[in-house]
Amino acid sequence: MAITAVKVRARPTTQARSRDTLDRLLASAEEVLGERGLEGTTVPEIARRAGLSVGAVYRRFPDKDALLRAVYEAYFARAGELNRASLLSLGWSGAGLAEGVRRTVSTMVWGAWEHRLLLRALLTYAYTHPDPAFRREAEATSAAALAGAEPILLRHRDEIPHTDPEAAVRFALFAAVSTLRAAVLADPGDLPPAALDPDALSAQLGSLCLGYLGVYDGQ
Amino acid sequence: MAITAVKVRARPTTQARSRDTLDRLLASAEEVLGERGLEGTTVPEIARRAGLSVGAVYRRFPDKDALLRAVYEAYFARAGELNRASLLSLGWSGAGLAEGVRRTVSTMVWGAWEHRLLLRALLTYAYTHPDPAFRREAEATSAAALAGAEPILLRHRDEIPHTDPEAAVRFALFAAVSTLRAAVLADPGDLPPAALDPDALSAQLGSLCLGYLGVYDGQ
DNA sequence: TGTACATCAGTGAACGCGCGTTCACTGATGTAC
DNA sequence: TGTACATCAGTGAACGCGCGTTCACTGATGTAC
Repeated sequence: MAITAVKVRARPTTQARSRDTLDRLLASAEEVLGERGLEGTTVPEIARRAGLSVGAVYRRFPDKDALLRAVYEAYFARAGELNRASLLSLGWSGAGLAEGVRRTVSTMVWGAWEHRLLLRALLTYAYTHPDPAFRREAEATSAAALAGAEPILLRHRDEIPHTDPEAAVRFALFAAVSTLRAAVLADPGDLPPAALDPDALSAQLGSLCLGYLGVYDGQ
Repeated sequence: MAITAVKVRARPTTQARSRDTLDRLLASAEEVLGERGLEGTTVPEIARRAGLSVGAVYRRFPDKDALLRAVYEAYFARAGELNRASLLSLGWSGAGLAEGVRRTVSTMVWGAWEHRLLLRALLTYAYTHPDPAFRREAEATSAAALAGAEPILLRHRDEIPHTDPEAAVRFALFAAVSTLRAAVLADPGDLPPAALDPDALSAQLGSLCLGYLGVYDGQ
């Protein structure tokens, strides 16, 4: 899962214990990001939680940024895996477009909700990253986590009245993800009630996509 | 416009030239935010562009955060003003729901597009702010910029098949704003083509809202 | 199996950079008589 | 209208804090014969 993504930037491991250390560092960074947000995530704190010294971090990663990238990539790799699994089971059943959309959306929403605070920190990390190349890369990474949905939904292109089903499905998913992200990023103060709990949000996002695709289901 | 919002936190001005200074500081901070993003916005740089020394900034504002808040509030006050003006002109015409939604969305999109980079910096500022109270406040401020739209759209509640028109209009606007924000926050690399230029985006967001509300217009 | 050596893993105090903030000071504006 | 004084506006060098990063070192693991 995360391994390939991490390999790219983390130093190669030769001993078994360094593999442990790497895992502990990633887990610790996730924890800190989720609890203290991006601003509160410092190298000393990550090291402390992993039960390591600061220097050990720099033996595994060239710098703090590389560590956070590894966390980012690992997270979205896992999220993509879950989405794919959920869609696979759907792919072979005889479900129609509406069912497919609702299931896709629901998987996304529940996944996001479960790691709400971590996701929030990762999104702000990507959005505020000084390197535009990484921002684009990060966008691609998170988009890839959803990529599986398009072709599966497009099997039902004949149910989509919209004149350009491919573009329509892409945009519908984009809108759903964007709305979900906004709900994750915002504090719950001023959200519409439908965005406050995952069940309601799933239902509304499902209707949003379907309505846009031209399938109004009178909800 | 900005004046009331700024008064809250900026020191009261007694001389005319300090009023100038205040304006120059706000304008300069906007510029820097738009050009260098949140991370690149430092007090020395803001002062330099305003043709002032660092100390002068601290005569007007208790700290950097207060200055950025003032910029944030001023921006959304202006945006709200524009939206209201655009809707007012609409309010008295005989336009229907579809026209109202499309006009509302289009105003939002064009406003956001014009100040794309500044808006991006302000959103990341709000999202990453350490104080949760301010994050909620900021959300309310930006929501207020749209608040005018709801009652005007609800004049056409009889055209909305959705069972709860109030909630539906709120959620539709939330989804549209969220999608717009995502388009503003992301680098243009991996956006759907419909999110790349304001005209196309307006059209799609209009359809998105209308479809959700139960008015599919076969686009 | 044991020993010697090389390499890897991890420590933690110290460094340095950048940036927000301060403060003693000069100059400008307003006010009272 | 002019003068003396008080307050406000602005300067810019210096400070300090926090955090990312380094580095000389100790200890652990693997390898060759």
